[in-house]
Amino acid sequence: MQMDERKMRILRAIIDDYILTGVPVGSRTISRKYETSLSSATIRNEMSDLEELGFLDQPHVSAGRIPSAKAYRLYVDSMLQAGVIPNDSAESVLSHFSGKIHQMEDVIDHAARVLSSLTQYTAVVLSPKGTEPRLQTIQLVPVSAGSALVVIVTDQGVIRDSVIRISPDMDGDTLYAISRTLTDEMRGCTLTDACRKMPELIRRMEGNDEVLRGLYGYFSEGQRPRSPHVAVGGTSNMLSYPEYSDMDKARTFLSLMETHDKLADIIRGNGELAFTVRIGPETGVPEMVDCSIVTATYSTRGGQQGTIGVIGPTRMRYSRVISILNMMGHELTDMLTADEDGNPENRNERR
Amino acid sequence: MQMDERKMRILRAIIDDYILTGVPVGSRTISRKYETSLSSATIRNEMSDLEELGFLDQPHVSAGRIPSAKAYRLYVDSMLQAGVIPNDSAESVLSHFSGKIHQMEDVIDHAARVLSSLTQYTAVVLSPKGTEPRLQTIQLVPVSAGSALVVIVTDQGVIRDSVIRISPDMDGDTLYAISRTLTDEMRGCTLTDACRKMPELIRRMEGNDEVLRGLYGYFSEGQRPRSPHVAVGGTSNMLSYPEYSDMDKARTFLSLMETHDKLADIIRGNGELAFTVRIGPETGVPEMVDCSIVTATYSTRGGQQGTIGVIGPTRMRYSRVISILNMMGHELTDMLTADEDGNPENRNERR
DNA sequence: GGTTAGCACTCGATGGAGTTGAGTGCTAAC
DNA sequence: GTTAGCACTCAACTCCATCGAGTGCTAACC
Repeated sequence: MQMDERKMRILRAIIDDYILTGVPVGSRTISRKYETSLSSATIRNEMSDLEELGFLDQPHVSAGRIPSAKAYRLYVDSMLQAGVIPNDSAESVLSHFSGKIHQMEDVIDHAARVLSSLTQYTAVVLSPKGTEPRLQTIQLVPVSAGSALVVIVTDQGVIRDSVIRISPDMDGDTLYAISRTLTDEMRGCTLTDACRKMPELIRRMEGNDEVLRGLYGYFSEGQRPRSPHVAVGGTSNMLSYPEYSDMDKARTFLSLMETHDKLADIIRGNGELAFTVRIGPETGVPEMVDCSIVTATYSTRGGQQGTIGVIGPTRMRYSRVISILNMMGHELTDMLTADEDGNPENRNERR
Repeated sequence: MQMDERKMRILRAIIDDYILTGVPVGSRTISRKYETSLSSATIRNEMSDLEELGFLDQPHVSAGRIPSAKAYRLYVDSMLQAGVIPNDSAESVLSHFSGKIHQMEDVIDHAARVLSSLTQYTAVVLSPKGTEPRLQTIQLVPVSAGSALVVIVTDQGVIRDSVIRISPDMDGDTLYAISRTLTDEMRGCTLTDACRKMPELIRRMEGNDEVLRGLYGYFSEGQRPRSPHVAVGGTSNMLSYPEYSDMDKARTFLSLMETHDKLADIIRGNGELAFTVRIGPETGVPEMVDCSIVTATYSTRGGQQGTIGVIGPTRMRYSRVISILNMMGHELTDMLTADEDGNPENRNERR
């Protein structure tokens, strides 16, 4: 048996209807609402074929059919191929980002909130994670007698700051002098390099042992990868869908959304593809067999890639979600690669 | 009719049992499990009295009784008065904070997670919000040609950082010179003062207009109060309790937990009392009539007050929650008032 | 050969009747 | 004041009949 054009049309109608209603769809529904030229009996025969081909499942013998993961896969693939990415809510995305926000974490949190409210699903936004940054400037700023703030600027603009202990009789000028020497020595190094160079520097700059040792500890601590910032929005949206009317499922889902580390791994998924749609079992997470995950990436000035994703039931409104994610990704990229006046450096053409 | 000692004992038994089981308790249960010397009939009479006094409610005539908000109030008050704050999980609280964490936001997120996992309820932690900070050091750190990072140290140790635009031909030394002058001029000012002083400074330090104007905008932006950081943990815990088996209620609750601004207001509540227990209607939030909120405060080195809170069903295990919050508050205070080596400046005596 | 009408059949959902059992209130006796 | 006993209430549960959406199959139709 083969997939023909009519089967395809009927399958698409079934998926559309199921996405809309969430109820198993019967042959009569299709015959009335979609393929008015065919009778329910014909549709029934076709549906029976589609079931045999593995595109439809039947919860019970006397219920309608529901699309299988394989059907969604086909649906999404053909949709992507055709490039039918509607742009209905473009202004909406833009308008949500009108206020200027600058801090990275704020941007991420905000994005998650906007994304969830636009899609009505759960949104996850991951902060960028790139190659190991290289030091550009190191500066010590006096905080109080006996402590100083370490400010490290890297080529990726990522700034780590932490307070270290110093001798109480060091003044701002001394700290600045040390900062200059450090910057000259370390510019272009990665944190790993910096750690390696440190012992020698400590020998050379004797008298400032305390500060340098503090920095040393700081560098080595900074080496191990920091878990990226994860923002989740609209977890409660998920409860609106009947597939989560089961309390146990809902609880499992919610607690997964709370363990950010695991969630980050799931969303990041396999590699850093610009665009992925994972349907049901494809997510690889047992708890999410009846969820789909759509992700896109955005990038920052330093070329690091961040991820934005939407988690919804497998009967997700894929086209809408993909379109919104697409725009959102562009919007974030624009915002984060823009210079400080807000002029984008290389604005992506949109649509 | 009066409240006597026996009525009190029975009421306490009812509350204890209801907190444990969540099922309306009947006279026989009390007679068997708690007041073995009295028959169920006697208990029945007493319960009838307690209902008349407003301490008990009856869902239907043929069901057991459940404690009213008034009963919980009495229960909590008498418990607090007696000072019965068990210390059962002290080590547990401590052990969760063994790893050193320094960044304020990390501490807060971590605290929310620990608090929720210890109590099995939903935990909310608010970052401190204090008096207007006073400037201590202002320093400009070169980031790239044309931009610099502003680092501002205040007496509260709160460090705001943001990137401003500068003339591309300014080098590190020039920036340092400007930083010194600024620090000398501004030390001790609030942000409001700083804004006021700015125009005059711009006149005096001509040639550096661009930098100063950037700073000006930055100061005035920083003036308006930033919404405090809110960390929520264990929202899914709430779904384990039968009072939230109703999906609609659950959804309302969850979406409230997601709107951090509103949540912060609720948790912060009325004033900055060291300790509050709000039961059901006392929360003042219609959505939370069958929740209770217990909050405590912690403080940072700058004397600012942050809030930690636990939200649970009205039949919350108050004594346990109060004890955990108490310890947690102390622990946070210790950690945040400690100097950089981890030695507390003025360690609170514990228990 | 594809399409359609018709019909028997399946099975979850809905709703009413009956039963159970936990719990109460009341009364009379201790 | 306490208790035993009893009638009464009412949510929860089970059982059962009914309903209806939907299927599969067959025979007729174009």
